Amino acid sequence: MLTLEKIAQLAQVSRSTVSRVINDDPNVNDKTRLRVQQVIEQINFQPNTAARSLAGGRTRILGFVIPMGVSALFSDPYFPLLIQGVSSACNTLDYSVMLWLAEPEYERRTLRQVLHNRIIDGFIIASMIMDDPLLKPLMEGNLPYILIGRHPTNPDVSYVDVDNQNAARDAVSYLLRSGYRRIATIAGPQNMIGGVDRLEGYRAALRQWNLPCEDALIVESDFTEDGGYQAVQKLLPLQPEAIFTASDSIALGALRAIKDAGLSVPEDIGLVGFDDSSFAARMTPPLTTVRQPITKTGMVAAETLIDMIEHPGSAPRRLILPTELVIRGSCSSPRK
Amino acid sequence: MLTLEKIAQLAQVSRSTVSRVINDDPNVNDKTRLRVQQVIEQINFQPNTAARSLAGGRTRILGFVIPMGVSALFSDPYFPLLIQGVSSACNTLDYSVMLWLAEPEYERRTLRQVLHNRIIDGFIIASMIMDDPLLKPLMEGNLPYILIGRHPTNPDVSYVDVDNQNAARDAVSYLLRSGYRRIATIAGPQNMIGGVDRLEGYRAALRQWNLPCEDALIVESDFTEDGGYQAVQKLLPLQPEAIFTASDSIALGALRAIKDAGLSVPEDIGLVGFDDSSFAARMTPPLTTVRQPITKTGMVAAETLIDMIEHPGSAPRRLILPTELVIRGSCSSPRK
DNA sequence: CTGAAAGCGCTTACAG
DNA sequence: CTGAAAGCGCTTACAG
Repeated sequence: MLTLEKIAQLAQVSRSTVSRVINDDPNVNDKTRLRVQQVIEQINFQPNTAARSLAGGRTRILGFVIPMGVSALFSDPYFPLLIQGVSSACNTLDYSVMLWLAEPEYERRTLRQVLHNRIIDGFIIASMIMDDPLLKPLMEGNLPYILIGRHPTNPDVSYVDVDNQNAARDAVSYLLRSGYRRIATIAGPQNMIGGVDRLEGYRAALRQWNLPCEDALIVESDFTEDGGYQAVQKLLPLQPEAIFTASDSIALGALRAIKDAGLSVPEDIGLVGFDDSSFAARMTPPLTTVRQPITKTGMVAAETLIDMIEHPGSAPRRLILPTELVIRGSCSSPRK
Repeated sequence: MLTLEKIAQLAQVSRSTVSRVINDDPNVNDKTRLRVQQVIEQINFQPNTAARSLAGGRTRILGFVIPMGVSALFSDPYFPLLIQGVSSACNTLDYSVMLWLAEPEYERRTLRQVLHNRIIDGFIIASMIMDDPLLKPLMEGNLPYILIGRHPTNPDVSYVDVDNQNAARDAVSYLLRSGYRRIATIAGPQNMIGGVDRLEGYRAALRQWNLPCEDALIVESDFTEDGGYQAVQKLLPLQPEAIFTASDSIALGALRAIKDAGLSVPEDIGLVGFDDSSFAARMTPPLTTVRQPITKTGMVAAETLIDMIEHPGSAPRRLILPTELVIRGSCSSPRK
């Protein structure tokens, strides 16, 4: 087993100096630094994480917490992409990722692992249910953290998000400009901020056009295909001209339900999704949808958290990544 | 910060005794044990992982390594389910999960983190590319590990797998019994053992029926929908009566391609998948497919690895989980 | 069955 | 700029 001591010996310096070199302490003579670095490189030395953690309190490990109260968690391509982004940023910055799929029945265990084991330097919370019982204690710990998706009320909480509200408003506005009037929405879960914001965007668009907002035309669903399918059953009797859905998975189920009812898209009903998942362009017809940069969101969350860890006491970070409306064949084009 | 010392003080024993209680050492008087446990419970004490690791060499953390040479990694529902299984077992057994999506360009970094940082007690390797450069050094380290998917040559390597070969053979046999003769296959990647085994199963079925095995009817593809779509382009000119695909994602793409060519399933071409993914039953027509227990595979891998960690030197584990052919509408029924 | 003590491999004031 | 030394919070022979 290689240790600092060994390197020190080979480089003819003390353990302290080797440690300084490893931790980029400026107080090292350039020649000395070079010599030590060469030895380290040569025998491919890696300092022991546990020891560093014990002595210095840092581990270069990030926690990634996914509350599993959400059902659709892994049927949707969202989370895999998010994880990929987090992992990729960590690779670049030489951090590692600890993953907690936090099942409600293991809440205490998760809390103690995340907060009290001193094994991570900070954590990312993904897709938080707004009233998730895990949230409060996690936020009250004294570890740096960042949310994926803004916090509904507390402005001191750092987050990365997209502008769900405006993105949804623009998508619905596009439907309105295309001539659709009786527009329904299959909203996402209203205990998730993304779901709330997208619904609010839908409402904003109708307001902007001075159109009434019928409650019956709003159906809540989880982010799944089945949810979309069932929601359409409720909407069809109301004869909507178009449907804005809160995710592509929902849109997929909606499309199937519409077809099963003998109707077609976009001739009978216009359809718009959210995400621009890989399958959106391959649907028949291809889905008009809001593209959001999911992998990028994960990367930015990790990068920002690491920056927060390395600059303690800095102001809360609030980052909004851009979205883009991708026009495809699932709704007709704007008319004059 | 709570420490052993604090507990010792409150329970009127030494640090050593508290440590023994925590680690289930039998050499503790029952009354003493109870007293210590009560104190621990009462103030919700959690031992410091880094310190335990340093002193004792154990962390109760498992590594989960996913080599990212595979393209389709996260478009397929396979991995999310696998992760869920691993995570769930770890929750139950009070372990944590460290995740490495091992990008090839960070191979050295991954190796040193997994093998040399002493941060994990063992690791699971998922979906290994058979000649992945990561594999050899990982296996040569001295940490316990287990593969998801058997090792093609080394019988000393522990693994969890399904019997891909027999499952595929049974699926193709079902097509044969249904009257199909000219059967093609869209095989998975031939640098992954699962892809190889499923193709071998296809061949075995044809042999069993004394049918020739035409190379042209075998098209290799990655486990993606697009791969399936493209593979069908090559197969259609050869007019196969049925296609056995190595995954449901492939089957999804194949179905789309068949429909785009103006043909229908099962009337013109029979189709069988592999996985029984959540979408298989919802396809039009519903997909006949081999169901494999993906989440269970992850759970068993984690449980087995933990058992290996806790019983060093035990014999290699080779676990085969059962599959099941799920008959749906994508191929016609057996004829007399 | 229990405790005193050494030691795991680092980091970091402290002194020079 | 550098080194000697204390200390991070545990585990585990060792002695009794």
